[in-house]
Amino acid sequence: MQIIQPVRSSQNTEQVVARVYELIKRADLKPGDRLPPERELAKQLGISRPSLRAGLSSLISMGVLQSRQGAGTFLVDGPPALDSEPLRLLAELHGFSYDHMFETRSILEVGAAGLAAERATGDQLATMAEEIAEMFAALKDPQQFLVHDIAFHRAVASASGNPTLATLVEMVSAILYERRRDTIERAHDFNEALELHRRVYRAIRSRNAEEAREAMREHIVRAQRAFALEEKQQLERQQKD
Amino acid sequence: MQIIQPVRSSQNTEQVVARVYELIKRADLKPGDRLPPERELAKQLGISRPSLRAGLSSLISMGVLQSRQGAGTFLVDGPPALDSEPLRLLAELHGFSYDHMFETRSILEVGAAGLAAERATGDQLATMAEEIAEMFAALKDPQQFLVHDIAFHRAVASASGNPTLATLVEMVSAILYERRRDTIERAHDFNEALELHRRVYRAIRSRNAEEAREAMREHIVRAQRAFALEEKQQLERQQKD
DNA sequence: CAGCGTAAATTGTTATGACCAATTCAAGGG
DNA sequence: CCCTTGAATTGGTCATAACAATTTACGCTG
Repeated sequence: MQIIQPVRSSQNTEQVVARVYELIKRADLKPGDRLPPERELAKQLGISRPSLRAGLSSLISMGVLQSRQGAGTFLVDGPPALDSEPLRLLAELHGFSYDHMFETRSILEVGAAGLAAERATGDQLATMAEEIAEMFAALKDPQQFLVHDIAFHRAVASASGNPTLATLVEMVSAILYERRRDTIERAHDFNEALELHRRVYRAIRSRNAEEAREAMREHIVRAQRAFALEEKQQLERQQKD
Repeated sequence: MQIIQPVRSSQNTEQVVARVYELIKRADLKPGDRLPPERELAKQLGISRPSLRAGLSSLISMGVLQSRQGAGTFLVDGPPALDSEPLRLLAELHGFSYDHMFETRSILEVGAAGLAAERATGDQLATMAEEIAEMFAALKDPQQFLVHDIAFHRAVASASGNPTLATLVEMVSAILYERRRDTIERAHDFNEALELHRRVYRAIRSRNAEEAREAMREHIVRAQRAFALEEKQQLERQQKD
């Protein structure tokens, strides 16, 4: 018969999420602040501790809360960020390709670069320049180079002045970086990548949005090729074993 | 003293997520399939039911699983989608503005429109055309118009051929649409919005990527203005009460 | 034999209570 | 004054039970 699915899975958990969030707003808790202990919170909301924990667990996996045993449960501090895990799982389950993810990353970061050219502050420009300098210093150390590569792109996203956009950039890029950290081993032509980073920076520095977009687009296309090459090499290496 | 935070919150839950995911892959479960019952699964993984449930709860809140009391726990079927709730909470906690969200939506959808112009299939073009026809039919019914507005944009995102991108578009747009559903009440100049939709469609239909991007950009700028106007009217209405 | 309703089995949901492990903090000793 | 040590606090895990919704199977009725 297969009637339509009710889909009302665990009203309680959702309710807890909503009520805890209400509490956060009402008590005016800021990132980094501590929530009341679980036992007390459960009593306040009139539910059992396991039920409360289900809700908190949900908020933790959404990246809103973070808990440390013995210390308490806290609102996450630091820059706003979404966990990449959901996107990664979704991608694997449905077989999204890395090419699609690079394409998405390109759209996001090209947009971010354009906005950064219009809005970047002096501090943000300085951060970008510093990361480029660090990349120069790490030309012989792939892992270290990658770290500053990430930091540079994060700085550009931040300089877009749009936290929503920066959050999405971070979410998508994290998946690609994590994958790349395992395959980068051998050093390629980092000089080319570095030169493209500098081109992006110069365009942002000179407030040339169109050039910044074009430079970022070019850079990510090259990065995608390098990534594909590394994947291929890794595959061949595994087959040899 | 404030040593660095270990941040190792609940290794068990994360481990459960990983192991359940492994199981999904190993058993080759497809979207819509059912997982083993909790009692059995807990025994398989050698953990207690509450611990297992914490992990499942996490996967549910990530949108990977879905459970129905008495029936079982299933892999979600339907098109891949990320829950908008995490982004919404993050936005509220950090005070992201709607302008930023529109800007992000513009970047995503402009990119999607460009790709759709290059890749849309006949079926996808037909879906877009149908939704435009439905908008014509719903010119006097704001809520209904909005439904087909959403469907049109979803069709464009889908026609981009990039499921990652489509997923992000959906996630961001859902927040804006949900907000708008509450403020749209009075009908404005839907003719203008409809005309812009048609312009987007014609550009995609004729495989003109640049024009499709420009049309989508223009459309979303106007939508943003309409949104801001509705928000303002709603604010004034509330003050009057 | 076919159709249908009811009861039993299955399965997720919530609750209670207890104990463990990590952290925090204050009292006491050097 | 600083360090150590212990108790109190707090999150993490577990075992068990009762509950609710759905599914399945059996038996009754026509």
